[in-house]
Amino acid sequence: MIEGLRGAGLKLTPQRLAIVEAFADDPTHPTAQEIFERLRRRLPTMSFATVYTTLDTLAAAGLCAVRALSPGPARFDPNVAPHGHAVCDSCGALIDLPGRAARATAAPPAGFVVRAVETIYRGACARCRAR
Amino acid sequence: MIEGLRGAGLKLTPQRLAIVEAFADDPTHPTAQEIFERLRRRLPTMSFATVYTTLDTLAAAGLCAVRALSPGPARFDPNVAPHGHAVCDSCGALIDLPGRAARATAAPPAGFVVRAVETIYRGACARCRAR
DNA sequence: TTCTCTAATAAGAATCTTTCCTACTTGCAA
DNA sequence: TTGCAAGTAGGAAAGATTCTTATTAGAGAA
Repeated sequence: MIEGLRGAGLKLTPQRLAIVEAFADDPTHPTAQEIFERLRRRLPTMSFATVYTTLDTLAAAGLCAVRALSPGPARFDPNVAPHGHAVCDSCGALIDLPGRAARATAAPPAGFVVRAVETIYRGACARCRAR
Repeated sequence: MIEGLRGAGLKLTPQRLAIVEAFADDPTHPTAQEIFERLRRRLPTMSFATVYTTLDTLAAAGLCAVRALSPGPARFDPNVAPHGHAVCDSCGALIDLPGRAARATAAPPAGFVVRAVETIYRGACARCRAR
């Protein structure tokens, strides 16, 4: 993702490097709040707005994806390859589905140009079922 | 949906009837704000909070669905049958896909109990492409 | 029909999420 | 090293949703 920043003509700042490092290998799809809290220890002057703008910048450069699949805060996904998600109805957890999770069988609405097809499984995650 | 209210043991109030009437046959998936504005004319004393609580009540009773598939306000769907959606990247518009839009081909994550499978087409709606 | 109980509503405050604004700072090309 | 455009901090603002509390009113009981 760091090479991606450079390739997109974006400056490598300590804040950006820290944010990238904080979630580039994280499969849990953290929220901006969660990322911010991870960073406070190392960069106590970091502003919450910087987390948002940086994540938006990464998303605009195609280096991460914003996932808004359930009510509540958006979640950020370092995996920009097309893939589906399982979404927990009660806690909102987002879990990756491997590969192409479904084969589309319906025609899109008239005039709609499809950029990507996603599959979502809705239900209860293991942790919520345990309670 | 009105019979559904009665069947769920919920009181039939003018506010609830108006809200149901305002979007029961609406395929455009309005936001709470949009529903509120439609109702202001007829019920000028209606509170915005009432729109939210009523829609939540309907959703809890299984009489409508809350769709949060893109950033921005949640959209409300009178169609609770399983179906997919086309989501416009630029305006957030939600368009129903007919029938079962896809066949799931991936196993869910370990411990995850699937309640429903949804397909989402992401792209550009006709109106946004025209501009 | 009237009464009564309980659920529902209005109105605004509070909370949460996200974006905006502005002055200050800094990465990096020259 | 310097200069400037891009980036950041911090707080304010905007937008979305939920909560609080006093009041109102549906609907079953009498």
